Amino acid sequence: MIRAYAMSVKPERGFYVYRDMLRAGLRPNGVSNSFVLKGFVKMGLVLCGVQVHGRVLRDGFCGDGVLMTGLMDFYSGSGECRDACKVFDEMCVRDVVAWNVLVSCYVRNRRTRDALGVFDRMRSGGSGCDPDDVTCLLVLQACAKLCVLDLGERVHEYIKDHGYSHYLNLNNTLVAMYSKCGQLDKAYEVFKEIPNKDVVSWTAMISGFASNGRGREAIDVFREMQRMGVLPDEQTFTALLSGCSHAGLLDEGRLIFDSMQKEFNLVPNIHHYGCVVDLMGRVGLIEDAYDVIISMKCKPDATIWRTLLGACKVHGHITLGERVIEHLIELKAQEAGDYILLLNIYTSAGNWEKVIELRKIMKEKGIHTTPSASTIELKGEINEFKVDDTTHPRIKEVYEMLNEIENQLKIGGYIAEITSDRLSYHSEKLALAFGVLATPPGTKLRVAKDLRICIDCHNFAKMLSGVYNREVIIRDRTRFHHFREGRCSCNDFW
DNA sequence: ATAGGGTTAG
Repeated sequence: MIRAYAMSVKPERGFYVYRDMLRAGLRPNGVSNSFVLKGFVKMGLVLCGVQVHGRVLRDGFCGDGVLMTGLMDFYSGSGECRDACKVFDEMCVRDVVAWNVLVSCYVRNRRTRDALGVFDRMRSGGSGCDPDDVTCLLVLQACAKLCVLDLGERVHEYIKDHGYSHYLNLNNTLVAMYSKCGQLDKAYEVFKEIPNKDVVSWTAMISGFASNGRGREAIDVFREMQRMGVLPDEQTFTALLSGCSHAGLLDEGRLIFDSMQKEFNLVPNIHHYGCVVDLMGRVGLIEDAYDVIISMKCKPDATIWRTLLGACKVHGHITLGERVIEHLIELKAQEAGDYILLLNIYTSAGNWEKVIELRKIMKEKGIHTTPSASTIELKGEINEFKVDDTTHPRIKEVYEMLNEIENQLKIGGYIAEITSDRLSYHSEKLALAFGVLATPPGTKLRVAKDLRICIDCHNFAKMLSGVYNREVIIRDRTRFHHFREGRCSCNDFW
């Protein structure tokens, strides 16, 4: 009964049955506890889960590994990472599933860096079990998120050595991992060898090309997919449309958006619309993009307005920018970055009165910018830098190197552009300076950043790639930038 | 009875 409710749309009823069971003097066993927990996660009933935890301990089920693992997953799904870890630590016997739930917990709860370590912890013995296919899959997701190619490659080797090579879900994840680490060739190599590619495989590859700015190839893969008779789904179109927008393929994007509705009978969701708005905004069809948002059947969210605001910035469209801010305020979703963007629109238009007025408003509202962070991986070590970082152990050398690089770049014609209301050292500049400092000349630099790269840092990286003859790959929040010989593969800034 | 594939505009 509890099981039936847990799987249904009314999992809380499972709790009532569970409660009645207790009142009737029956002791729930591990199985009923597991099911009732699953229902709580779905409902977000954290306190109910905690009550079950208490009962589990009282009834002496703490030696039940399956139940404790279920409890871990319950805490993990409720966002209580620390409690999940506590249960894990208190377990006397941990099987591979318990370890996997731990990794899954880290990945789901933004502790991706902790997830990376688990693979080696399991392998170094003492854990009592070896990573299995699920461990590999989860760790690969973590590698993809953090752009840690080194470990991703080791997991790939492990997969080959342990006879998992034919697992479709692992291959699909490998394609995504290599794509997200900027290794498109490797991704394609894996993709090519998959015997029975399904919609997920194709979507992973399309997305790989898309996020690396190779929209045409993304479309080619999509055509090939259709020739092979695999039906695309909503996610395929999200990937495809984002590819069109990153590559500025307006006509292609429009055709695809049309065909997904007419040919494939799919209803566009907010992501699809978002890509179309981005695409139109990028090529300067700002008013059209606005009309798209207004005509949407679903309610516009803050992100889609922000996409349009970004386009207003690029094309210096003041009046529409102000209108967009109004929409964001109406949604009570305006953030520091939005005001900065509007500020930049005023600044580049030379509208100083508005600049002063907006600065005043921002001060009154107590708006601060949130610092972002960049990471660079060297020999398996992950080095993290924040804006104006002071915490990295080699920070003094980094600033010295950064100064030297800036002097070198100035000779080459680099002019620092002020993009926010104060001049600061963005985290990606620090990460790049550290990379130049800590690696031999000519080594490729791979940086991951949590926000979007600004035009100044973009210019900086572009120049650096030429002057220092270094290939630079920066993965920002939305896409990849491959810098080589003073150029970038993207057309975000022009 | 417990873990697990691709996507998500700025």
